Formats: sequence, structure tokens, C-alpha cells
Amino acid sequence: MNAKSRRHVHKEQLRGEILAAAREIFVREGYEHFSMRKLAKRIEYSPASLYLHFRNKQELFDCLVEESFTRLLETLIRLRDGHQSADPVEELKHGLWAYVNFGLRHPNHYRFAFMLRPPVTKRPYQVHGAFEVLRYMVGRCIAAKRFRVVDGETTSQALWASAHGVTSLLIQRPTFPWVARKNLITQVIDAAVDGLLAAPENNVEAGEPHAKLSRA
Amino acid sequence: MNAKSRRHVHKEQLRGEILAAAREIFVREGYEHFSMRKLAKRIEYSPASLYLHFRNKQELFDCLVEESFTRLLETLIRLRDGHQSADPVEELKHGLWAYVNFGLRHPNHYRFAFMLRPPVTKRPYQVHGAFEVLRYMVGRCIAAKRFRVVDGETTSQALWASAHGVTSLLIQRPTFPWVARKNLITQVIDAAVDGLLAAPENNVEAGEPHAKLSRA
Amino acid sequence: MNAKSRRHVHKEQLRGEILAAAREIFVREGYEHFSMRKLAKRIEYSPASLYLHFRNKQELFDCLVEESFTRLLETLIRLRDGHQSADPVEELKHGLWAYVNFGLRHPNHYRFAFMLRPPVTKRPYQVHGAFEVLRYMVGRCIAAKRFRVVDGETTSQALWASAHGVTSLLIQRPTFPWVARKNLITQVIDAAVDGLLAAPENNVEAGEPHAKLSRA
Amino acid sequence: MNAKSRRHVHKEQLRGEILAAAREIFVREGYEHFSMRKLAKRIEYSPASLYLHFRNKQELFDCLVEESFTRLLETLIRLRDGHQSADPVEELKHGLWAYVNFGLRHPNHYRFAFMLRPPVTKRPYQVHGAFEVLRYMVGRCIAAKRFRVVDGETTSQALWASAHGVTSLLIQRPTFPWVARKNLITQVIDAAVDGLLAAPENNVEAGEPHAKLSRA
DNA sequence: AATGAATGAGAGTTCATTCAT
DNA sequence: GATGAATGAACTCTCATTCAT
Repeated sequence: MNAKSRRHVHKEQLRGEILAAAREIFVREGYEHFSMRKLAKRIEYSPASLYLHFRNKQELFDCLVEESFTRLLETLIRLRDGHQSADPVEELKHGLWAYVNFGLRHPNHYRFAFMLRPPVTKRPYQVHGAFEVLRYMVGRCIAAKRFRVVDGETTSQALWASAHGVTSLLIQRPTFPWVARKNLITQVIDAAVDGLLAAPENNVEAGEPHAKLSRA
Repeated sequence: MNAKSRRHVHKEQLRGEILAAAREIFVREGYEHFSMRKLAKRIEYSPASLYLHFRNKQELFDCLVEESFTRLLETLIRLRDGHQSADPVEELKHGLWAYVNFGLRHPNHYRFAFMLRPPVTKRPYQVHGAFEVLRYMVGRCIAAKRFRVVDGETTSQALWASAHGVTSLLIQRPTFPWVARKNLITQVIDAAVDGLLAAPENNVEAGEPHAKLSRA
Repeated sequence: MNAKSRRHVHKEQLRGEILAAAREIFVREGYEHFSMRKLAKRIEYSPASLYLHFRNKQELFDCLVEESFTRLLETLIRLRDGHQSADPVEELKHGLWAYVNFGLRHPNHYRFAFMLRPPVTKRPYQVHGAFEVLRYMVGRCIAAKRFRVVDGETTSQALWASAHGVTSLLIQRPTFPWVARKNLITQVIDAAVDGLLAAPENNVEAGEPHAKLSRA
Repeated sequence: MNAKSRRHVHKEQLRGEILAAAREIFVREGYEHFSMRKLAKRIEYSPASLYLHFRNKQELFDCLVEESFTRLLETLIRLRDGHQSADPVEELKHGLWAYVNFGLRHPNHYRFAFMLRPPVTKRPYQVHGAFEVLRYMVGRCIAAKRFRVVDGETTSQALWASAHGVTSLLIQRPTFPWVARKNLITQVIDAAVDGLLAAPENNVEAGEPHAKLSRA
């Protein structure tokens, strides 16, 4: 079985190479300019060979998305399980930082996970899985009465939105004259979280005046 | 014969029709499924006719992006010029709400302005123009000593990020089980802005512990 | 409108050329070896041009079949309407001769009409239409009491079978050492028809002994 | 693991399985949709394995045709040798019935033998062999002075044509509203044979009037 | 101003076949 | 004896674009 297992290893490796090359093309040139032929040329195989590893273009694409979500999820779960004892607010900030950093360090994965139009695939990706971790962290803050708000769902979604905002803009607009990344991200995360902290003064009716705008 | 009659209107109007139809197709079916032929069929002209109005597909696409930015800019400028006297913090929140609402009400424009990959075109879009308005509003808050921070640029960028985050997620993931839009947006904006307000207690060193993460 | 009509004529002509070339390839090389590329090369146009005339390969094929049936039908109808007064038995033989001759003189059409597998298309071809004429002729013979049998349907189908048999074999096996075509066809038609004529001696129970064979 | 276990049978048997599976695919899906890959998958072997038994696709196809002819021939020879003593006319009808029944019961074989285009192969199939039996039977009828015609070759070919006609139509057009098979076949065979029987009245000049048609 | 005709380039995909193992 | 890996060639079809009219 040695030969067989060697072949298997090689096949897995090749599959990985294909996925990596595909991701690169997808991200650099966009879904619309990706083609199986280009991919084949890049990895210096015949187009037909790709079909030994993936049934078709869509399946290949699906694999890319799945892989990206899995990576993010792993990162988040590792984080969650590693810091159980910390101050829950600090831990939440840690989590948000980890989320942003994942996006910045794996922009291709992040793009596949959150910035591409879902219609291109049919599978229900694990957005919820990743979001679950955030919800859990927020829940701990609320349970510890650290937040003045009690709606964990709204809070979690709002935090996700802010973190996604800074991540996606930094990825998407690399030429914009951003301030130092660290400062920007800190500002976004701290403001978003600190704005939630239980505190003496809080203008609870703040949302009201904009009500008409949201309906305008 | 609606199409036939339309052919007698002046050139500008036709150009507008083409752009509108193109935008619709682009957004509904995605860049990759847009084609000059489909567009031609939609407006009931021949494919060749399109080339009387646009040099090629790319130019047409560029026009769409430009148009979207212009619309957003108009909206923001109208807002800025209309509320000079209000409380600057409230005005800022108003501005952010207006930004988000623009995206939600004109998702096609928003997508073109902020969610498509710039590489497809070469022109330097007017991101800066739209951002200018936000910077101006933040400047007023700072000048009025309402914020505890003084770095207007960082603050502006951070606010933009948060507003973009909620806008783009709501547009991109319409099937996610979001809480009520109004609540979510309020939460994001209020937290982001309130987190900046001058206040007694604020853990200014919050950014520090994550420093290693950002480098990890 | 002169230019327009000229163009239209030219287009029709070209369409005809395409169909003719396609028929030739289809018949010479078989459905399985026909390709749009081959066809394009044959008529010295680009493959893409074919799609200006036919939506796809199947539609082109359908047109060929339809054309063939129409041609046969025209021939038969012309015959039926031209010989109303003749002896019905002679007329029937004439009709069968015409059928066979159509096949031999237009083997490509005949092949499309009767020798290709229907599954390749979805349309309900006009087999029935062509058969109708035969049924009508047989009906006249029966009405004139020239046949000892009275089941017009069975008779018509049997005659069709015989005529088809000789036609298709001659077309399909051109290298077989056939006797003179005229003699062979005469023999088939005369025997098939004469075997039906009202006559003193006829072993009516002939079918019986084979009953078990048909079930064996 | 049915397939796995089958792999231990000897070579000849495997070859037979391949041929059977191939025939099934060929007939069910048509030559154009047959592929070595499909065949390999069906028999649960690798595509490459097929080439251990057949040099290429064409050779495999040739084997199928040959096999079909052989089967038919066997059937006919068995018949010929089994009924030497019977009335020659009855025996002839028996033979024709056997031929038709062979086609109806083994439509795949019949298709391969008579309804596919010979050009796909180069080998001279044994049409002649099968035809030989018919010629022999007709010879006996003539020798017994049961037929009014004396040209055995023409007669044999004509009978073959009629029998082939009904067989191929029934196979090829299964959806046509045929009358009961037994009646139809009886009608075809009886008419074809009875039309040859020695009898007082016979319009020998029947063929003449159509002469011009055959040349028209 | 508008278009029908035309096409080169390229898309995704399948196929028969080979060959080292 | 059997096969996984690989590929060149071919397939149908769509595209952006041009140009004569």
C-alpha cells in the first residue's frame, strides 16, 4: 500500500496547488475573468486534468469558499477556547481583533467568505458558524453585566458589522490613504465596544431623532 | 412599438436608458453574466448600437461607477449644506444614517461605488469626495470639543468603516437573519459615535493589549 | 426596402446552403460525426455564424428532418391529387413506386425521415401525414372491392412496411449484389399488392401455424 | 462488491460482459452518446482496462456487429436444418417469421446487423451468410414449382426486403399506432409469399406502367 | 443613427487513448 | 491483469467587437 498512499498524498497535494492557484486568479482577476483554461495554464497541466480533481468549475469554487470559512472558524474557535478566563470585554476585543486580522492576513479567504456574492453558489455557507463565536463572547459580556444593552443579538450583529467594515475596506481599497492600520482598527473596535459599556451617562434616546431618516 | 418610439428621443436620454438597463443587469445577474448582447436585447437595440454611445464594455462600466459616486456625493452634500446649525454630533449621526440609507435604498449604486473590485477600471474614483463630507462633519465635532479624541482623520475613517460595514453586510447577505434594520443601524452608529464622546471614564490604553495580535 | 429584401433573400439562400451541407455531412458521416465546426468549415464560415441561422445543433437537425418529411409529403400529395380517376389498384402501385423512388432519389431525405432514431429530436414528426396518403389509396381499393381483406389499417401498414423495406435496404446496403432495382422493386410491390387481390383460392388460415412462433 | 468478485472470472467471460454492456449503452443511448468511459463505469472497471480486450472503440463496435450476425445466422441455420421435410412454402413462411421474430426479440442485435450504417466499419459483414438461408428456402419452393416466378435471386431479395421492412419499422418507430404485431407481420409475409404463388390470373405486365416513374 | 452580418477568441467540458506503475 | 494520471483534440456555444450598408 505504500505506492498507493504515496499516490494519494501526491493527489492531495496537487489538489491543494490547484485550489491555491485558483484562489489567486479568482482574487486577482475576479470571478468573471477566471477560467478553467487559465487555471490549467497557470499550474501547467492540461485543462482536462482539472476535472480529475473537481467535477466542474462550480465545485472548485465551492471548495474555495468552504475552505475559507473553515479557516476562519478554526481561528475563532481556537481563540474562544484559549481565553476562557479573561475579562470578557477584553476577550471580546481580542476576538474582534482576531477576526480583522484574519481578514487582513488572508484577504483571499476573507473575500471568498464575505465579499463575494453568494448567488454564485448554492451551498449554505457557514456564516452562522463564525458568527456563533461572536455571539458567545457578547453573551459573556452581557452575563457579566458589562454592557448597558441586553439585546445580545443586535449587539453581536452590530459588532460584526463594524469589524467587517474596517476589514473589507482595507482589503478592497488598498490605495486609499489610510491612517496606520493599528490605529484605525483600534479606533473602530474600541469605539464599537466602549460605546456599549455600562456607564452613568448614556443618551438612551439617541436613536430616536433618526427614526424618520430610516423611513425617509 | 414602445422601443421604436423611444428611438426618437435625444441622445442623452438614450444613453441614460442604456446605463440604467446595464446597471440592472449588472446587479441582478452579476458582472460575470452581463453581456453587451443581453444589454442590447433588453433595450431593444442592436448590439452594435451600444458602441455609438460607449467605446466599449469597460467604458460603460466606468460610467456606471462614476454615476453612482456622483449620486452619493450629491446626497451627502445636500445633507451637509442643509443642517449647518444643528448640534454637530447629531448632525454627524444624521450624516452616517444618510450614508447607510443611501446604500440600502440604492444598493446598485452602493455596490458599484464600494463593493466592486476597483481593478476592473483604471480611473481614480471619487471615494475621496464622499469621504470629504464625513471628515468635515467630524471636524465640527472635534472643534466643538465633543470628542475625546482629536485625530479627525482616524476618527473619520473609523466611522466610515462602521457605516460601510453595516451597509455592505445588509446588502450582501440579505438572507442572514438580521434583527430589525433600524435597530441594527442605530446600534452601530450610536455605539461608534458615542464611543467617541468626551466622558469621564475611558480605558485609553485599550488598544495596547492587542498590539501583539496585530503583529502575530 | 430593396436592400433589405435583397439581404433577406441572401439570408434564406445561405440558410439553404447550410442545411444542404449539414445534410450531406450528417448522411455521409453519421449523426455522431457531425459537428458544427465541420459544418462551418465546409461552408467556409466561422462556427459562430451558424448560430445566426439556427439556435443550436438540435434546431438545425430538426429543420433537416422537417424539410425531408415535407418534401415526401408534397410528392405523395401531388401524386394523390393527380390520378383520381385511375384504377385504384394501379394507383396504389403508383403511389408505392413513388414512395420508393422518393427514397432512392433523395436518400438523404429518406434517411432523415425514416431511418434515423427519433430520440434525437423532440418534435412529433409528420410520419402520420405521409402515411395518411397511403391509407387513403388503400381505402379506395377496398371500397372498390378489389381486395379480399377489409382491414384497411393493417393492409396500409403492411404495404408501408414492404415499401420501406426495399427502400431502406437499397439505401443502406449499396454494396450488396442487388438484382436490377426495377425488377426488385416491381417484385416487392407487385407481390405485396397482388397478394391482397380478391381471388378464388387463398389459404386464409395461413397465419395460424406461426402463432406459436410469434410467442416463442 | 459484485464487480470486485466478477474480476476473478476468466478473460473470455469478461469480454462478453463488456460486449453486453456496450450493446446496451449503444442501443439505449445511441452511438453518439456511447463512450468508453461510460462503458467502463457501467462494468465497474477502469477505462484503461477496456483496451486490454479491444484495440479501440472501433474494434469493439465491430465485434458487436459480428456477434449479432452470428446470432441471427445460428437461428436461421437451426431453422433450416430442423424442418427439411415440411411443405417448402410453409417452411419459407416459417423462415421469414423466424427472421422477423429474431429482430423483434433481439432488437439490439438486429439494429447492429441491419440498421446501422456499415461505413463505421471496414469488415465485410456476413449479410450474405444470413441471406443464403433465405435463398435456399426460396430455391426449394421454386424447385417444387410452387412459385410462378423463376428468378430465385429477385424473389429472395424481395422477400428479404419485405421482412426487413416490417421488422425495422416496428423496431424504429415503437410509438407509431401499429395494429397487432401478429396481424401485421402475418399480412406482410402472407401477401409477399402468396403474391408469388403459381396461380391462373396474374397481371405479368404490372411492372411496366411504372417504368417511367422509376426513371422520372 | 442604426443595424445585420460576420468573426476571432475563448469559455466549460468530454473523449479516446496512452503509459508508468 | 489492472489502473490512476494525464493529455491533445474535439465538442457546443457565447462573447466583444467591427464594418459595410
